[in-house]
Amino acid sequence: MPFGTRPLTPLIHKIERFVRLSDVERRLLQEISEAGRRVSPRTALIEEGDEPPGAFLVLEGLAYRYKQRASGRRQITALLIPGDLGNLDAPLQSRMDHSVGTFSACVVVWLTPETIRTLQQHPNIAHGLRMSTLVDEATLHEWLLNVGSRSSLERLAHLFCELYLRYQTVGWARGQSFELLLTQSDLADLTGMSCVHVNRSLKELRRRRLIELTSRRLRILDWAGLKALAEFDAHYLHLGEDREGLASDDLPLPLPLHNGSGKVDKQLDCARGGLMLVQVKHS
Amino acid sequence: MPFGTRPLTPLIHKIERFVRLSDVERRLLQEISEAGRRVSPRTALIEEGDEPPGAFLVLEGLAYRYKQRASGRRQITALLIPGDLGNLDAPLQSRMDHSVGTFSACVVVWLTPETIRTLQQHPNIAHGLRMSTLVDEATLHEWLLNVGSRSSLERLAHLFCELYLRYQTVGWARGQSFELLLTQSDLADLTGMSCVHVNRSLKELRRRRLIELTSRRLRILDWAGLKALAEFDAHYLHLGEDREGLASDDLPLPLPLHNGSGKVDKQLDCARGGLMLVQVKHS
DNA sequence: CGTACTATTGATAGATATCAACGCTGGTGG
DNA sequence: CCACCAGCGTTGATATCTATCAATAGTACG
Repeated sequence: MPFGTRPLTPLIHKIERFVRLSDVERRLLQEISEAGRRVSPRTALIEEGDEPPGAFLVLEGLAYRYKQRASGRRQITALLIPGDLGNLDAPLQSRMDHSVGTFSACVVVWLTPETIRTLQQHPNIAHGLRMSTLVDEATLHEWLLNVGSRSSLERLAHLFCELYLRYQTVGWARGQSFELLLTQSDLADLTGMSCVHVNRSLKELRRRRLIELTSRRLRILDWAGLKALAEFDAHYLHLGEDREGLASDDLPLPLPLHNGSGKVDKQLDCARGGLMLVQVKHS
Repeated sequence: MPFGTRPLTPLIHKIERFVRLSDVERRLLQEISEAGRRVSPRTALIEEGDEPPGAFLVLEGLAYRYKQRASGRRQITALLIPGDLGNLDAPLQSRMDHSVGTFSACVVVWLTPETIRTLQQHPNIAHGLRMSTLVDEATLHEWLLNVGSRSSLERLAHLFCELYLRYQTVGWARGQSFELLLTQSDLADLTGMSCVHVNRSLKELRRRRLIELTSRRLRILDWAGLKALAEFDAHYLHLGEDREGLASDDLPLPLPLHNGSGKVDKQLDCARGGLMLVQVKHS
């Protein structure tokens, strides 16, 4: 496939947050990630009511799950960043009860039921996938809390905290910033507010010097402040034991992934310095 | 255990919505349901941060999952009615990221990891449990949509539609009504509104002759109207093929559960006829 | 018969949506 | 290459919704 010197698939990074993989398993995941297909931005991948076309894996870009109301108003129920999976239990369902679409250009792998079965036969992968599902569910709980009980400012702050950490984990953060592939209208559909109000809330977040947001790049100016405003507790993301030790109000620095070797891998420099991912060796 | 002539455990009813169980499997589930323990109303079952004490099954009463904020404000993220399970993947998690408590007096069974493993070894049960998890997740999506994008009136209407159908499915509805074991303040925490506003919204629902709510009993006066107001589509509850055929704006009648024998069981008459369930203790 | 929780109501303040207008930008076709 | 167009961001004015505060009445229960 056409993506130059191939970076380690984000799926491996993700799963190795939870479990140690064997070489065979790692190779399997890597192979699966070869079949990525480009998808245009703002495209529907799956529509509500469809028969589930199988599971999928996002390798690049930003996708999302959403539900649409008769009025046209939509609620976004999940953001899918590189390494995230969708519809793992597609074979169990006869109809999709929500839609999936892309925000940006994406690279997506479709997984057949057989592929999924194969994956499930590897105990560590199976375990990792279940953990990943758990995190998705925990995130849903957190979002419900967010939308149901936080003010508009808090909601945005919380979303940004979550997104920043998630991007950082897969190496798509650059220093204290990341590319926000969402319009204000998208943010509105994520947080259950109107887009005019999103605009004003962003203005307020900027005024308080918590964030900077210009030309699609969100820079976190005051991590402690943003976190405090959002009452953000990263535990639900299960970012790994390493990370737990972080003092709760420091700006989180990219930390070694759990690669078992004890040495910091290149991933880090990448997240910190802004270089692209390079193949990383685990032993 | 102390519950007289024993009705079929709601878990069997629930799982047989999805799959046909063998006699052995049915007996296993029935046995598991013998170990019910009474829990007082308004009691914490599990607190956020705890080590997960294993999975549990609600046999009677109403329990709920929730998250609490520093301010004391809480968001309820799920309601657990008879037949509902919680924490099936407890063994995978080291800390609870939310709390669980009871609204009413409940009868709850705690399931050890070994019990869960045993259950998983029966293919139909395993399948049924996965389906049940899927429904829980779909419900979470629906709630996020509810809280994020519906008006206060619509939110309550939607909640009532869901609850009514769920209660009906497990035989706890009585004609067009069911016992609402929630205070207005609980409803507020469910829907993300203030309790004063819940009060006023209920008033409005009554004024429109959609519902009647007196002394804990919620009667649906105009199912079609309530459903329309809430844009309620029951599909996400996966109530079973039988039910799908229902004309979408009729008042749903209790239908035979798929128990394989072809004959309607007692549980049903109960729901249909308006007699109260026998040997049930409320406090 | 208190006591505590729950439900109800009114008055008010605050938050957020809606409507409308305008400038900017990037892309597209002539 | 330029003119145009569509989508996005921004702002102001206004209406609506919802929370908050406070007081009262009803209800359950010991």
